[in-house]
Amino acid sequence: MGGSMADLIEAYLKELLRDNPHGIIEIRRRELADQFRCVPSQINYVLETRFPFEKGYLVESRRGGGGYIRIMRLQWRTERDLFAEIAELISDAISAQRAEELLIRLVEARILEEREAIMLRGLVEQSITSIEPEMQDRLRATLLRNLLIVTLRR
Amino acid sequence: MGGSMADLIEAYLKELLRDNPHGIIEIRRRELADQFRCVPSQINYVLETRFPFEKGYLVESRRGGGGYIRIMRLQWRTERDLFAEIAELISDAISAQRAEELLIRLVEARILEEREAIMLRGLVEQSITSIEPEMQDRLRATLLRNLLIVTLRR
DNA sequence: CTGACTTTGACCTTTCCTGACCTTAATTAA
DNA sequence: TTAATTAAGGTCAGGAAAGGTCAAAGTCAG
Repeated sequence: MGGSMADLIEAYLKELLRDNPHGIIEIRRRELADQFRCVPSQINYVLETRFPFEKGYLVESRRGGGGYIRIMRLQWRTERDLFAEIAELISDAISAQRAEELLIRLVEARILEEREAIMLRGLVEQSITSIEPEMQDRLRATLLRNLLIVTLRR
Repeated sequence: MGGSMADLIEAYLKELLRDNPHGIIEIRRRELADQFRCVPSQINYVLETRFPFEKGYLVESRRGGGGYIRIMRLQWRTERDLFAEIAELISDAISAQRAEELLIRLVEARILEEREAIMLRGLVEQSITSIEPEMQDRLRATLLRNLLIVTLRR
């Protein structure tokens, strides 16, 4: 928490996020960079290091004229490090059994509805059946992670 | 929505389409261009990027005096049409963009719920990114097909 | 001094906007 | 009835306007 440029930009963006009732903001990379007198790629650095999924944020963007960067704060943070924990549990591969356990936990924690969990399980297992077995755990992890990202968003 | 001119024109046309019970509208290119203070070819750009067949639109036009541009939103008439077209659109490989377009279309056609679409969209947009690039389009096709089968069977 | 974090800049990709030039259809003049 | 004119819309390439990536250089606590 020094006075580094990255810290300043981070603080500024988080203030904007707090001020926005939906926890969603849109910025122009170039503008923000000018505002802080830094190079545009510095903004990317801040986004990567301060607003990653594990910390409860989603970032999407569009290039070209009228481009933008949209930062969303994920809600449902009943547990402070919920997202970090999910990310850690899933990592880059996860067995069917561990995935099942995770889903049960999420339901018990009332983070997922029962039928949402059922749907997620069905989607994931169905999707990976035709994939080579060696790939399945990795694909399951990717699928589950992304499903959870989008499900827990907003 | 960046508020680029293309976005504005797109929104305007889609509103017209929604207001029209048959999902068919006719415009004058020159007129529309004047209305938005842009060059006429900008209209073509919007039509190509926002209303292509893959996204469920048909555009036809006529030159010369009394010329026009007609935009139609396509609808699936039967379930058979739906699955046939899904199968065709997906085939054994599908790009991220095509997949996204298909999902948007399914939502617009009210075949998928918004919540379901969000979940599936998360998959097709992001899940594949950690897989080797050469495999992505094929894997995406497999995934999407299975996901849709599971989801649409209810 | 070293390793982690930060900052910068060169180069890349995507998306958008414009203008010059082309094609087609309807209308009018000969 | 033709031929010329006028009134549409179509194409394409180039430039501009974003944002993305990556690696090298800088900084700083320990």
